[in-house]
Parts: sequence; C-alpha cells; structure tokens
Amino acid sequence: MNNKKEITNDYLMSLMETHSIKPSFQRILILKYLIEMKNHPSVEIIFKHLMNDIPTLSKTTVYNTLNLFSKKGLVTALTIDDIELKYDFIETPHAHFMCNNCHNIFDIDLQTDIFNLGNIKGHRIDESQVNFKGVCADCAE
Amino acid sequence: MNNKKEITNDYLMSLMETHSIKPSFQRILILKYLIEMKNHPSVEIIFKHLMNDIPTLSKTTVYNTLNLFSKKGLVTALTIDDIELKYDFIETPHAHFMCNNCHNIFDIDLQTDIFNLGNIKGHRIDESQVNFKGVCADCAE
DNA sequence: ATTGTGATTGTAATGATTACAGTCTTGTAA
DNA sequence: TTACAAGACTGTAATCATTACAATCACAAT
Repeated sequence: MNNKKEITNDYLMSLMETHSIKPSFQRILILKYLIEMKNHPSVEIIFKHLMNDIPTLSKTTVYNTLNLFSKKGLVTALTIDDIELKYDFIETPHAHFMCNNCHNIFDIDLQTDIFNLGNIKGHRIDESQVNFKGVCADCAE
Repeated sequence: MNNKKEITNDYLMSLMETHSIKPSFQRILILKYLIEMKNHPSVEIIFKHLMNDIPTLSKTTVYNTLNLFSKKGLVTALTIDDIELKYDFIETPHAHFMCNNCHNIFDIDLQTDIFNLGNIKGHRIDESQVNFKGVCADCAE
C-alpha cells in the first residue's frame, strides 16, 4: 500500500555528507519524512507530523533545517503556492501541478504527461509557469 | 530608448471588457503600468510608482485590482519569488529567471534561449521549476 | 572534565497579504 | 435633477508565514 522502502539512517547521513551537512537527530527525521512521504509538505505539515517523534521539536528548527537543506541543494523549495513554501526531495526531474482549490501538489512526469497538456491525469490546467533561479549577470560582477 | 508605444485608454478598456472587468481610473493606470514597464513589479513597486499619478491611492486598491486581474486571467501572478508576488502581463509565452541576490526577474524566450541552459544571457542558473495550476480531479467532483 | 562550535529552542519581531467597515463614484430610473 | 443601488476605493486592523535573536543544549576535541 505505502511505498516505503526502508530508508536507512546510513543512507540519510551519507546524503547529508555529500551535501556538506552535519547530521543531527532532527535533521535526519526531517529528511526522512521528505523522502518517504512525497506530498510536498509545508513546514507546518512537517512540524505537526514530527511532533509525534520529537515532542520537544521547535518549528524554528524545521525552518532552519529546510533552509539549510535548500541552500545546500539537498531539497527544493517549491514556490508554486503563494501561501507557503512547499518542500520536495527530487530524485528525477519532474514538474508540479497545484490545485488552486485544495492546494494539493501532484507530480507531473514531463516525459509521458507533457503530451496531453490542458488535461493531465484529469486535472484541469489553467496556468503554467517555467521558472529559473540563480545569479544574474550583474550580481556575478 | 524606452519602448513605450503609446498604450491608449481605449486599448486598456477593451482589454478589461474582454475579461469582464469594469474599468476605473485606478484599474486603467495599474494595467497601463504593467503593460508599459515589463519589470514584473510587486504590489509595493506599483503602489510607489502610481502614487505620483494618484496621490490618494490605497495599497489595498492595488492588491484588490491585481487579485481581480489575476482571477480574470488578465495578468499572471508570478510565484517565482518566495518573498512577494510579482505580476506580469503576458503577451507571448515565455519563462522567467530570477536572481537570488537582487531578486530581479528577467524574461527568458523559450524558443531561442532554451538551447543554452545553465548559462542564459550570462545568468548562472542553479535551479528550475515547471509549475502548472488549475483544478485537480478530486476538486472538480 | 573543560572548552568551543554549532544545533536547538522559544519568543519576539517582521512584513506581505487579507478582512473589514466606512466612504466615495458611477450608472440608472423616477 | 434627485434618489437610489451596486460596487469601487480607502484606511486601519488583523492574520499568518517567516525570520531575528538570545539563551540553552549537545557533542567533539583537547
């Protein structure tokens, strides 16, 4: 039913090492949650969920950790929602679809789904944005 | 020098009519600013600029107007920046590049620029997102 | 054991956006 | 012209995601 395939702590820690992130109990659980659940969670969702495992968890820690992960390129901060940031651990490139009503986010496989734009998986697409980020020519000196 | 090609009030009002928007003095100037300047402005930028023309302008009016325009499909609310929404009047489809340092937004022509990803117009691209929005299968009943 | 670096926590502050209520404009009908 | 209704505008207050900050805690190295 659920496609959890036993994400080991060693795997999580090696992921952090390759991204120059020092592991900690909180960081491991946050990253594990992001990889296991692929629901593009917000800080609020992650915080509420992990409160079960870490009763003393602070929401600031979740913010700090996700900012660190994002800065180090370990996860992606999705700006698709104008209310709150959503986070995604991306293994293979894909696009996202967000419902303007329920604000749920669905993965869109660009290889197979892209040929049927306007109606992907029964979703009605009203709008699309292609966004790049980095450092502009001026700011790079 | 500046590529203003004399945007008439008739043109602005016909644009609104075709989008079922009742024109007003404020709405006309806001739309005109969006079409003239192509700087993907924030509410703050639009508000400060139009204060010169409408000293009594309220920032709430700018918010209301842009929400209305966006809902009617006349302009697009760009979620590329996680700080504030930027707005764009889009005539031809294109992508956007935002500098993470100065937060300026540049247009990217998908036809010509897309073949040189990683370094478009001297900008260093670190991240890309493809986002779709609409109504999901569940919410459509 | 001690020290230092950095992670975590909790509270306070920030700032973009929205809610709301009152006022003003505009168009229409008498 | 006047009265009235719909809705556009304004200003302030509230909301809420995010960040700033300072204090505490955990852990590795000496």
